[in-house]
Amino acid sequence: MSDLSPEEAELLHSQCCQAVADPKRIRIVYALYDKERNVTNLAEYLGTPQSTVSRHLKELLNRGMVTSRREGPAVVYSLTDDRIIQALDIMRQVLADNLRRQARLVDLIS
Amino acid sequence: MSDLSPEEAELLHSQCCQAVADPKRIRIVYALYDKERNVTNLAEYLGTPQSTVSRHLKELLNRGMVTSRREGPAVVYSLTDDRIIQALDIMRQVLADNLRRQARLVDLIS
DNA sequence: TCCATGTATGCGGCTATCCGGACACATGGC
DNA sequence: GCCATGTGTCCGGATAGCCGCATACATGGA
Repeated sequence: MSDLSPEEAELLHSQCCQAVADPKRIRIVYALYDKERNVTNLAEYLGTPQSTVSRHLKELLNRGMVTSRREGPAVVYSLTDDRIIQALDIMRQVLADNLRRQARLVDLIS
Repeated sequence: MSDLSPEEAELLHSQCCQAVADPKRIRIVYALYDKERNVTNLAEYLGTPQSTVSRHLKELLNRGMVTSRREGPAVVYSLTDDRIIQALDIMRQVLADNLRRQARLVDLIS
């Protein structure tokens, strides 16, 4: 893939990057990668109020990152596309290397 | 890679995801993947005021996503780790598929 | 030293985002 | 219809992020 037009950058940001631009949403995505879950389950798992979780799920749903399915009174959410985890894992590697690099610099000073 | 602790999610967000959580920063990253550039060059390339570009570069620098090097009066920036482009490209693919999926749903309705 | 070029920052303001609690809405069993 | 369970939304407020302009700061040449 090559260069980005302003429009595509805008779209990529608002529809995809923005989706994982919050620590709670990142944790939700990983939690759903583990297995599909309903709102209450997620709320307990994350130790976060139900209303907050519901709102984040709505964001992820609007962007097509998760899919919902009703099951009795509950609504079960699952990841639409596992590749979002691939992307996040790459970022975790980049982060880990950055931290190592910074730690090395600290060592050089002391 | 497996599950995420709240702390690691926080770190991943603030140090990595946040870095690409703005359309202009995304474009800067891609522009630097193309080749290293100084601030003025980037500002012209993106059609964005110099002060804005400088501030975004500072954010990226603080997170270790880019590296800077002085060259006379100018400061040249370059990408620290190309894998951030890998991650973004995956997100572009996910986005493209999501859009296709949504378009198909629209077709079903009409 | 003075100037031209290039970069970073202070400022003021605006907007977007996130939050938890309370409450309304949906669903299925009785 | 009534209730229990589970979900979504409204509210008010607090915070963080982005912006361009003007200006201060750094660098190297004359």
